[in-house]
Amino acid sequence: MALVVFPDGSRRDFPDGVSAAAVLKELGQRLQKEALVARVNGRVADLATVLPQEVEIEFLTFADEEGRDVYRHSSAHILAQAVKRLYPQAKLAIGPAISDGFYYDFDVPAPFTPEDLNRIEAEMARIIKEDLPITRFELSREEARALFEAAGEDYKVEIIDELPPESVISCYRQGEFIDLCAGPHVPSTGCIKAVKLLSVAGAYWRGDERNKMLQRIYGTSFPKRSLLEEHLHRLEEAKRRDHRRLGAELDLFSVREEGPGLPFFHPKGVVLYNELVSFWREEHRRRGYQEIKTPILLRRELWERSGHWDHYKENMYFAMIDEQPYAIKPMNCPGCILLYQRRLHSYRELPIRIGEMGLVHRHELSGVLHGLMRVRSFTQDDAHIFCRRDQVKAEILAIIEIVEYFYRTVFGFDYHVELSTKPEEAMGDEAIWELAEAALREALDETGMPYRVNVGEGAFYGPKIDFHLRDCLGRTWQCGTIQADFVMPEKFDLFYIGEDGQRHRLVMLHRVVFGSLERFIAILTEHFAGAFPVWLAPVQARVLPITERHTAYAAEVTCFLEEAGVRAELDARNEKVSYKIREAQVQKVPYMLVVGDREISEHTVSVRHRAEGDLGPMPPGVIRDRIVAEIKARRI
RNA sequence: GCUGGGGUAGCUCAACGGCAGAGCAGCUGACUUGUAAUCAGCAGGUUGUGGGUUCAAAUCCCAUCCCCAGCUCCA
Repeated sequence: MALVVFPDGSRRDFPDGVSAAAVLKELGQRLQKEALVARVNGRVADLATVLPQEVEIEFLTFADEEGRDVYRHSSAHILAQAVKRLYPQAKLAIGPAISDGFYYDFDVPAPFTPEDLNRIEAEMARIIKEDLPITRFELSREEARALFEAAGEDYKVEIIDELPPESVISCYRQGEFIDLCAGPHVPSTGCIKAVKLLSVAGAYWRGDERNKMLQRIYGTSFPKRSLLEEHLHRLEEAKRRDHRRLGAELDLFSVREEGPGLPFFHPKGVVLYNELVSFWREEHRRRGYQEIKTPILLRRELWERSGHWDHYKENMYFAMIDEQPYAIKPMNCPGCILLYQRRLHSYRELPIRIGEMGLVHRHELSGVLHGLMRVRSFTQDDAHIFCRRDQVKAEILAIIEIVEYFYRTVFGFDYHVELSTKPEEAMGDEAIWELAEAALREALDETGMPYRVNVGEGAFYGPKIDFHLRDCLGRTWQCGTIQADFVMPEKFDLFYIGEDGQRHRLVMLHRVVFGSLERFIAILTEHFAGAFPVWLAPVQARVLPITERHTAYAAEVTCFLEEAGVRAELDARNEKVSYKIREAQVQKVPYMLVVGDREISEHTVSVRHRAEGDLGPMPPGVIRDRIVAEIKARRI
């Protein structure tokens, strides 16, 4: 007998050799219909899996993340099968589930066209209609090799050859199609209800640009047509939040052909920018930071000394001035270091925290430029902390606290953390890197926050903690970062005078909180869909006189607000109020103040909030106080 | 940088070898307006740029720039 334990703790006996599917038959109708795979003793497995003697089992549906991944993964197999039917010469690479769907990479002689996608989608529908059972079988490494070699599937053979010796090699079969795959999968192709192929793009084999470029087809699938429609609708909605679109609509910024990746900030965008900077200054002054400004252009020698010339040249811009080679700064650290070196520093001064709103220029590949998210000139809210070794951890913790305060408390963002370790091209010896990594890791562990390790993604001079935020489509962008640097202090011979009167090597921390003002503004715009919190809103209140005879009073109200520090505007155009309101709404102005005969005689304003609607009449002082309080509290 | 798609009025788009158009925005005038678009008129273009094919090119071909999606890379 097999003892089966369910998630609710209930237990039942089944005959030996019972499958998960057979157990499922004894359960509720709804679950039978929706179950895709089972979690068997913690491992996700096919429903056909034969259960061991004593087992904890849980059935997973599309509602579970793992169930969803399996569903999408099976969809990817159907995609591959369809492609093989239509293009037998196509070679299969990999086809995983991703957050909102799946993709499959193919090596084909000619790239797929959008019309090809339609044909493939139609073939997928046929495969789904055929309702082919999806079955697993295991085989030896030699058998697997022989199978895929005979089929001409070079990539699969490569994958097999690189599987660790102890691994079980499995394949999944559906009709005439067999794919090397660890699984699990849904029981049959008919389980997939609604599929849509979304796009084709080139993708390097194994993500390495030295390898062949394959054709990647992206798609998504859902158990119901309506869920797919909803998802596609959400994608459309997300596009309305796109900061590039809102940037133009709200007149915040633009990028022109005259300078790809070199953004122009418009007056309204600058208001936002300045608000962020003054908030940043306030918070950093409070936390013991000084602020400096260093040149954008410095002699090339400096960059040779810092290692940028050797490790970062490809990303830098250069200039000749009076026959001397110069470089435009891609980072602020060398400039800051020069200032640290201008005099001796006592151990009593440490840690020294020096901030800089530094405008840097980096030659990013043309294909990666993206609105304000990825540009070639941007302002980092940089700071460098010069400290003793025993101060490193406390300093890192203090920076993490600033990030948490900014991101979560002030802006209400959700974020995730990554630890990036030594890259291939790095300066400094192994021991120094281990020390630096340990410092970051210890601090992170102390906070208890979860983090992912990003192997080989660190800066060339040190490992880093990265803070990532999401855009409107769920893509993540690195914003904040903390880098522990034991290398630059060596390169530039940075020291302090200790209690003993001797020179001691110090440690340098590089850090940004916003990351870059540009990227942060982009994230901010998408997160709030352009309806910025009042303290950031370029226009905080717009006064709307009903007719010309109310303009004088409206101007008075506008002045009254401006005197209290509110960014108020008067809309004196000869238009109907409804027209002015619509415009103010479209511009996401938080407060609209309507004034007409009634307001003049009662000395009030009729207030409309962009989200709450008509708030009724109130004395100007009341709404002024409300707005001022909201600004002061930086309410979100 | 690579793969694919795309660039037509300030914006969104139509015309897809045969006279370059519409809506919104803009300007002018009328209307004096009460919580998401008043009406009428006017103006707006070397169809990204350069070359080619053709009697004729926005449309076909080549090159180039820029944009979009993805890959790679990064704040």
